[in-house]
Amino acid sequence: MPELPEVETVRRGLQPVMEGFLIAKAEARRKDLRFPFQKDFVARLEGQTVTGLGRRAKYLMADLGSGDVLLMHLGMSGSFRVVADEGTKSPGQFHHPRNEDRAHDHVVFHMSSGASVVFNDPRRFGYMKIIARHALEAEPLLKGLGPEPLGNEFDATMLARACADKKTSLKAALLDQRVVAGLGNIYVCEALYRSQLSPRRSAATLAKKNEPTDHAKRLVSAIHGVLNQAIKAGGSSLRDHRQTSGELGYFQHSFQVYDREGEPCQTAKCGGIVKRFTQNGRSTFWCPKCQK
DNA sequence: CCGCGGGCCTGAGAGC
DNA sequence: TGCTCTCAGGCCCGCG
Repeated sequence: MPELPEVETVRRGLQPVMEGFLIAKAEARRKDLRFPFQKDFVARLEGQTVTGLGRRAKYLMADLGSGDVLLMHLGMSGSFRVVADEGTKSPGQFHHPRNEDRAHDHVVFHMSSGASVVFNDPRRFGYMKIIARHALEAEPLLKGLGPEPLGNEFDATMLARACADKKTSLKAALLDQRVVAGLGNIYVCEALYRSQLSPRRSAATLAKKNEPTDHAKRLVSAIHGVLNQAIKAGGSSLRDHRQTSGELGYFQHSFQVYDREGEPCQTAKCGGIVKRFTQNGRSTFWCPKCQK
């Protein structure tokens, strides 16, 4: 589920109840999520102050007073919710049927702020791992990640360079977290549509004689635009994503191609129809008439 | 090294 | 109603 805008929305929701507070008690209610929890997982959290809550690509990273960092990934169906006190319903939970299914509440952080932070993940593709801060650079989960799409180093020159030697489609290149880190299926489809580039186009066509093409520049601004708008909207809620308050994100109403197979293309005078096909095992939505 | 397809899980929705 | 099948915001792994 969660791509960069959803993870960033979650980060902003958790920050006020976690940052500067102590994890009074932590619960891991099963032995594993996607991977087994580390044996000392709970012990390394309890009693620690969360000194900062950051994000890298689709990972949340909680800095702890001990010098450890708690790395959290939401997988496909993970969500966090903040409750005033575990067991007490907070406003917003009532219209959150998926999260009322407590069977999938796998991790709970009871904060000294009085809030509890509950991680729910039906499919259990999510995971958490504690790493010493000095070992972050060597951490395999983070090691190959490309630049942040909203960071300073991500621009047309960098993107074109990263794609220049690729043998794959532009769609696949943008989903490759080594090229740029944080995009997923929705925002790649939307950014390609907005830049009028075909998902089938060879990734290498973003560079010409080692220089970024106009296509690359258009694509970078489309990526910036769609991510910023989606963050403003609290992300996209299709099935699982919720803001930590339980409220829905609403960027799904602004999708122009994703999940809109058969609908008319929204580009003025295009007259095309949104199509869908499978690329590398994932659905691609696009307008064949205006994306070239 | 790279790119691709399979697999990991549960649940929703469609079709019969 | 209930079964079976497909599909889903991701990513690791093994294969060629």
